[in-house]
Amino acid sequence: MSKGQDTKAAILDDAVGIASEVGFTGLTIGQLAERTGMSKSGLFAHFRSKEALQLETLARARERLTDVVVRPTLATPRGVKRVRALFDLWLYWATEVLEGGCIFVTGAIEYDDRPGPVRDALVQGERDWTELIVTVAGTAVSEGDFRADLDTEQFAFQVQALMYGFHHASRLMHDPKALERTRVAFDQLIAASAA
Amino acid sequence: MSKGQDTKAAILDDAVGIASEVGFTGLTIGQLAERTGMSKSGLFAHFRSKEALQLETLARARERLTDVVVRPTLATPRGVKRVRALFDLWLYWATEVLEGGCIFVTGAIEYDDRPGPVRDALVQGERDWTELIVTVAGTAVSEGDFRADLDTEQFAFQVQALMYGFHHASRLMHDPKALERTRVAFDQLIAASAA
DNA sequence: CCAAGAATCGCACGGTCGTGCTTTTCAGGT
DNA sequence: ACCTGAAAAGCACGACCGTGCGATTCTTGG
Repeated sequence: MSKGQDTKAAILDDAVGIASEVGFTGLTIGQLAERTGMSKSGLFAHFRSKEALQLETLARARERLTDVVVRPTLATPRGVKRVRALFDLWLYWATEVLEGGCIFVTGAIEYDDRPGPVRDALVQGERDWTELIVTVAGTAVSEGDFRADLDTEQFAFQVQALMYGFHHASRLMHDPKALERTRVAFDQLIAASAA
Repeated sequence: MSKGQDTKAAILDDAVGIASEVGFTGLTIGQLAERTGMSKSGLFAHFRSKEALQLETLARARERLTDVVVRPTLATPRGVKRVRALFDLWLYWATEVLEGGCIFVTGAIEYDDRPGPVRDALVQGERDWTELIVTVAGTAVSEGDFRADLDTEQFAFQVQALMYGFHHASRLMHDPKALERTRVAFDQLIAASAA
């Protein structure tokens, strides 16, 4: 990897961290430059606009999610085990990986009323994410762990709701019971879906 | 009401609308002045700082929530009916009242990593909100609609998760099934809590 | 080791931000 | 109808924003 691509990658890693805390709008070029120890213009030259920076930051975050959550999930045995793995790995991702919690939760709220390419990318990413949950739940159906007539999309919706609920209880409220409550609700959902 | 308090109230109503769309940070004095047809300095004189504006906007939003959701809820008969009323009224609040959806969802995410008075106020408001759900669920217990051993705080947690899930599916994803999915999950939660 | 090109910096721009100060306009009581 | 105090506007400030450009410093292939 050339020097340029190297520093660009480092910049993006920092950008993901910042954006998870203050959002993609709050991610400012000046602050990012300060954090990486570069000049504003030197940094800016890597991206041709702020929007491009936001888009690339988003893409980098997706890569990280894939590494930390998606691939490990798909390496577990099909069925309810994989469903649990997905959930547990996401909880790990949302608490331990980034300084500001799940960056997609932040981004989703930030851009729900702001049309444009960043929003579009966010939506596409969320679509993929939902699809992953649906697919993984599908393996639990076909393995006989879940009811054959389970509405996997409804299941995915409820799992996502729990993710948001956890983010809220843990990040804003600092509720020490957030994790426990989330797990109880998740187990209840699993039980209600079981064959 | 004097002229000053009158226009201040009007400003705050506009501010609540803007903040629900772009957040409390995105709520800028210049844009707010333009929207209300005032000069920046004329508007600013009503608040002595941006933070005060944010705080008062938050308080105004709470008042609106009380008018639209809390009071009507408490006017319904105790029990599961009231639980359903609370949920339905919130759905109405989150879809029909403000241009940008529930302002507290936006604010909660925005300030989960930003310490300060605004965050503190947000947290206090959310505490009250959770307590309301717990209390209302308590009436369903004491009326015999819900199991006597129901963990009402767990119930409240799951209801809030659904609210966040709905906000996400409806606002960002524009999922036409968002409402239906939310209702299905809510009914399931009610059923699991029934006596 | 040197030249070519990539990477980075210094500096400046127009714009908007939050915030003050001074002045002008307006509303309400007498 | 006037006086007074409140309300709003005008204007300016320093800071930071995203963005360009020209100069400088590094990396790297030959």
